[in-house]
Amino acid sequence: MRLSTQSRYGVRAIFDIAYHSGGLGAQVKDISRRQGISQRYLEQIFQKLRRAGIVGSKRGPSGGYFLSKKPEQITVGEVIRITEGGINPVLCVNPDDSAKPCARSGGCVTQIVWNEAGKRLNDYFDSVTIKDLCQLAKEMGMKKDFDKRFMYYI
Amino acid sequence: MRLSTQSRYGVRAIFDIAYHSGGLGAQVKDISRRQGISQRYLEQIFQKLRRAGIVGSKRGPSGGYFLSKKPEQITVGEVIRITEGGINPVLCVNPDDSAKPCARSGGCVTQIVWNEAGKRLNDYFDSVTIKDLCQLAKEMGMKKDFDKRFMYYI
DNA sequence: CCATTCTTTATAAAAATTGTCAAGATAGTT
DNA sequence: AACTATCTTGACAATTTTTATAAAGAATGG
Repeated sequence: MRLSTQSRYGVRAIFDIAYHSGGLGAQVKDISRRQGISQRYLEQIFQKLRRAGIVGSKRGPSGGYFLSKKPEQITVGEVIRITEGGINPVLCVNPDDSAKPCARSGGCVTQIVWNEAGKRLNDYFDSVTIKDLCQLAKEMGMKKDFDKRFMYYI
Repeated sequence: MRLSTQSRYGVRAIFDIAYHSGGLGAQVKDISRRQGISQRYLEQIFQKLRRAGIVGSKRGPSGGYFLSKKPEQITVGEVIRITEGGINPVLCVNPDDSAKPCARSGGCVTQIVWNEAGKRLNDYFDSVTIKDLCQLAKEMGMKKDFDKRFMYYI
């Protein structure tokens, strides 16, 4: 039972924007540096997030990605579903994926268990918002690393 | 977030013995046929289950695998942990796996979320026993397919 | 016009999963 | 003792998924 790297990175990226840039937007370059994630790989993940409408983007100098909703309106579950394509523990319980219907559907007791597990997982992930993560980070004393664009050099 | 095939097959195999053979033991050949799982692959999974002590084995004609505990004493969580090697959603929260320590451990807010999710999943899987599955199967009207060894040919 | 940044698509490397093969050990049967 | 059915073990191969990397393109701001 494992969460994909894209999901973990996706949640961290969204959190990073919310925490370090205060919703103003951040560049892939900086997020990459702060989170230690390959820039190219991060770009792929952001495309998914952008198409899903969870972030917006702006090209050119001083461009970047920004949250299109407030941190308290974005849940961890939402980000995971976008980057991972569902939180179901097994494919046969995913109603969307009719391409691979389980042969023993209807006579499969374990399916009921996987289904319930997926439901519980979804419920939990949906109960955690990005704002919650920011609050946690603050309590842990994580330093905010504001973007250099907002700094004045004396 | 997906459960590995070995875990799913493992749970189904244990359930199969409990349901169809009533704890008397069953052969890989029959379990393979009933569950539609490759015989060779199933053998691999049974080795894990045997080493973990959840099933016993007997070689030779009329040999096979049998549960070494009662169905109500075996939980789905137990089987999954054996076949999957832990239910933690991400590696960095697994205390055993110190080989890949997360660089930002201690300063990682998402880790807290993954940890809690894993805990909840474990709790749920531990709350479901093999006997529960058998009861479910009975309620669903699943036919029992007793081993031919116990049949009389007239 | 130019540098910077996102966009898109293709592709490659790595890892994990899934499955197969084959030789051997053990137990029961004849 | 010979024979057969079954588990045992380790090696290995195929497939899929994950995790990236590369490169050409488009938009933006200065």
